[in-house]
Amino acid sequence: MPFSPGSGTGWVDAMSEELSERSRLILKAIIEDYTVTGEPVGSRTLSRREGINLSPASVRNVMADLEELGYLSSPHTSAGRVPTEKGYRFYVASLLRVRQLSRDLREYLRRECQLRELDTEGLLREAGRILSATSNYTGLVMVPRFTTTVFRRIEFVRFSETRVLVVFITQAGIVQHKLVEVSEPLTQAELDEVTNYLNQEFTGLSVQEIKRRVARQMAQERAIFDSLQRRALLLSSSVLQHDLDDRVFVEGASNILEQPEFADLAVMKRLLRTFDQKALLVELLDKAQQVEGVQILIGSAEAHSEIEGCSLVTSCYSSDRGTTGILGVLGPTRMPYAMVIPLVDYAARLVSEILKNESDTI
Amino acid sequence: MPFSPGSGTGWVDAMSEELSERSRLILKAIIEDYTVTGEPVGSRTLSRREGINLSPASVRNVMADLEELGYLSSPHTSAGRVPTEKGYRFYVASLLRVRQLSRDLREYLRRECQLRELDTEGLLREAGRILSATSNYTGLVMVPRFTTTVFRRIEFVRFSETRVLVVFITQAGIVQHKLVEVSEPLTQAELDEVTNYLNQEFTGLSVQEIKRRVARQMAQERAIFDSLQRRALLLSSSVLQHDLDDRVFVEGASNILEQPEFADLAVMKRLLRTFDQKALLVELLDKAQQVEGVQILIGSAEAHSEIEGCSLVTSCYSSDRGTTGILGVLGPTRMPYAMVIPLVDYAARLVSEILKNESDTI
DNA sequence: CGTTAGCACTCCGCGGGGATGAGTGCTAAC
DNA sequence: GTTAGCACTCATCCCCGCGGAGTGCTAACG
Repeated sequence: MPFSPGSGTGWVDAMSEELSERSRLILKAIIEDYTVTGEPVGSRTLSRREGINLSPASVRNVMADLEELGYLSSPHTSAGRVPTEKGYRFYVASLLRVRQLSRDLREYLRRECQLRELDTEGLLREAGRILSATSNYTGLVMVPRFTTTVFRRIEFVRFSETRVLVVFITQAGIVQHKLVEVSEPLTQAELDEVTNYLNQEFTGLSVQEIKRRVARQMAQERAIFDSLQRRALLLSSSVLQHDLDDRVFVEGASNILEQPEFADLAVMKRLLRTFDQKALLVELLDKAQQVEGVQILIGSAEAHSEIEGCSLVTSCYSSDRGTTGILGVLGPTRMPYAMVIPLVDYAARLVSEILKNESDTI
Repeated sequence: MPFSPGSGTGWVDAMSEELSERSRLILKAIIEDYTVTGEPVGSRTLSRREGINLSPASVRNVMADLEELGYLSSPHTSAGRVPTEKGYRFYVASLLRVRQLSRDLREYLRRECQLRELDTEGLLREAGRILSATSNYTGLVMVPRFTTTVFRRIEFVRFSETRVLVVFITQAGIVQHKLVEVSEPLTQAELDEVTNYLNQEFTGLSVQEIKRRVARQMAQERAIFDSLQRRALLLSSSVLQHDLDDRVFVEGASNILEQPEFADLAVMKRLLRTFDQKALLVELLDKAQQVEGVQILIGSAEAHSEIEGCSLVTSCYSSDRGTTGILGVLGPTRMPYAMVIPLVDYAARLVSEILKNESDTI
């Protein structure tokens, strides 16, 4: 379960700064306490804690140092300390030890995913739901990018004079569809021929490869009067022209409202608006998708004010060569990473495994 | 734009009780004032209002009567009056005069819907988004019930040894898909044969009709050894067995948070949880779907506590014989019905029209 | 008899002013 | 280096008193 160093603001990255053993201990304790209570942590509380044999005053000294270094902050003079984002990043990168998911939970997840007969889209949605229910935060799942998917089958259905419904099925079993306008009328019989031709020609190729091939053939055989082939090429190029939308499933949006840090109305609205629009989610997930393994984004106010106070834990899943999507959990930065990280990790592995198993290559 | 009398608690229904002209005037004024301000309305405010030439004291007398009858209530002794649900129902059933939608808005909606090349699902989603954006509340769209839809085309794609991906396209252009388990392995070639057979056999029938036919044939021809036909029947019956899920699009869930009446955290959570789960939405929409025309449900605490304080304005759309879905707006009971009702009405007509136009029968 | 002015009453919301208590930083002693 | 002690700072809570909006009632008016 490697944490890859991310790039850009907010992503957890290796830290150069070194802290003394004692400072690390105290920072860890503060974060773990704060994770549970959500309240600023005071020196008394800490000094009473198992494993810390220091008086409140000594603890205060350390805390003052940590605050100076930017790992902690205090909401006001007479409150305890709260971890900063920097503190969290350090914690996740250097202090956190994640355990494996309990056997029970692993088996539970596996059963949930396999229980129902689900097509791929159903499986992905279900994965999101499970992530959400298990973590009590919001589950996010992005279906694989269209261009990286491997083509399995295409179908054309005549819809009206000039409109054709294109159904595109990827190797992983994701069904996407789209209505395209055609310049010259086509009968269903002609469409069927086109369908056969394209299915023979392109099965097993990635969308990218198909695009290249279509372009090449169209250039090459401009003079060809085999109308079937010409039409097929025209149609498929107009299908591939615009990518089909990237799709994100957001499950359990209301879960996040339970978090006391989002009790503020304005914050809550901003968050839900983000869920509604999805554009930012796609952007974030996309960025995380470029890296393997579990990725952790700890909300940074500068970069993405919409999800201030939030963290995003993600991992990629894949079905076959090149085709990867991403799934994860969005919750408050004050999140039990030791639980969420292995959860997301396992979910991604599970989805990958199921996708690979259930679709043999044709 | 007829308002059909609904059945069951909460649905707007014809009212037997009669009110004096003056009472009606005052009730109307109170509701319209409250719709704008969201604050309890006092007698002074009303008496100063255009069209009411009564002193505050007289107004108070009428208000006391209306309160006695259950059309109004006062949050506490020294606040003004607020309409009750009963008050709203009476208002919608008897006092409200809806104007037509402005030409500008009509044209705007039409343009928005036709602007992009959208397949049916895209159109329905877009309709939801537009309803939400125009009303500033939450847009709901339910795709037509599976059993009432008319079959256009089916495709089978071999997915693994024992799994077949079924893609089902309705006359209206809605694509649904599903993975089914088969007992005996099938090659893609066999599946193609089955596909052809079924498409020839069933195009243009409703799912219900197909179900009946399949059942009849299976009973009749038990002894038939034409394996193609047998397999085709087996497959299609296992597809039709479980209805595909009813699907609801919820657009602009965050809009509803802007409403001051939902500023309360608990209320808000309950509402969003309802959006997440969708089951209740399906139930409500389903009930409204049984009636033609614009339907108005004014939130009733007894029947559906989850949407207490909310109203639902819906109307059915249809593409072809029998196939109807429903769309609408969910907002606070304090809602400008005079605007929302024609909006929903027009949206439903628009969607119906576009669906009918763009798909000729094959 | 309906309408209206006047008046006492009620109750919400707001702002001020302790009291409380948690937590800190500093200093000095161990 | 660690710790006890102490003064200090704020947020929170609660209480109180006030102003204002709005009511219901009563009595006077046309």
